[in-house]
Amino acid sequence: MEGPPLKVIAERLAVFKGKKVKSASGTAKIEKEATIGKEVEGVFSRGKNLFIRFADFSFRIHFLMFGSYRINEIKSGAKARLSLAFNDGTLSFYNCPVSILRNDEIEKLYNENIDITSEKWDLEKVMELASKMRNELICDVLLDQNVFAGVGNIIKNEALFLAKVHPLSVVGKIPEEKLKEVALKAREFSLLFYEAKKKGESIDPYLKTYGEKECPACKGKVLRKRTGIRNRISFICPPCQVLYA
DNA sequence: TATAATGTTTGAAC
DNA sequence: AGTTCAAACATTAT
Repeated sequence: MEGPPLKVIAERLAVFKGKKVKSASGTAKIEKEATIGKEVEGVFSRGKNLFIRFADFSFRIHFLMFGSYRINEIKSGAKARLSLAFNDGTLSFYNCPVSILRNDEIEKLYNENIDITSEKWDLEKVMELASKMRNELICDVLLDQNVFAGVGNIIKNEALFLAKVHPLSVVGKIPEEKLKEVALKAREFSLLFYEAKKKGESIDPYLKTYGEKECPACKGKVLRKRTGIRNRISFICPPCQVLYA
């Protein structure tokens, strides 16, 4: 799950703020019991991570590809990784790694300035980090959670298409202004993604290249190819996307 | 029925 | 000893 839809989930789960944990269960091998009797002080996302914050530590939950949650409901045929019971409801998470982190560690590890969904997202900071990765491919840097936190394969592909940059471009060969445009398009599409999900809409109608066979600009055939160190699918329109190599 | 896909972490192998 | 890479995890649509 990419950052924007996760942020929408975090905002929905904020209804649990102020509630005290009555009991905690689940298959995650962590000290769940430490939260019993404690009050949820906040629910928020940073990149692709979801946090349920207590006074001095938080649950960190990552949905990966297939994570899900339920409120006041049990998902049939699945054991919850983490289930929190409150006086007036329950919250359960499935198919997701859950860990516990001290709150000061979270601030150290997950900087809001690079979170593509954050109000505090900072283009200058992102450019500084991205520019350092001169020898890497742009398709890899966009998926690097320490540079573009919350960007996943959908946002990666859409940003590159919107900026007209080929995914196999080498970062150091991309003109600075162009690199900035890639970052800004990733940001722009992420906000669109967020707004769509917030309204309960699918992102599909907004996709220009992800999953498409035909380029909406030149009507040419979109190439589908695994790229980069993570070997993720890239959708490429060679005539429209410039290869800086 | 097999495959692929909105991913990350871990630990074996080199 | 540092780096690389496959495995593990697990759901659902096609």
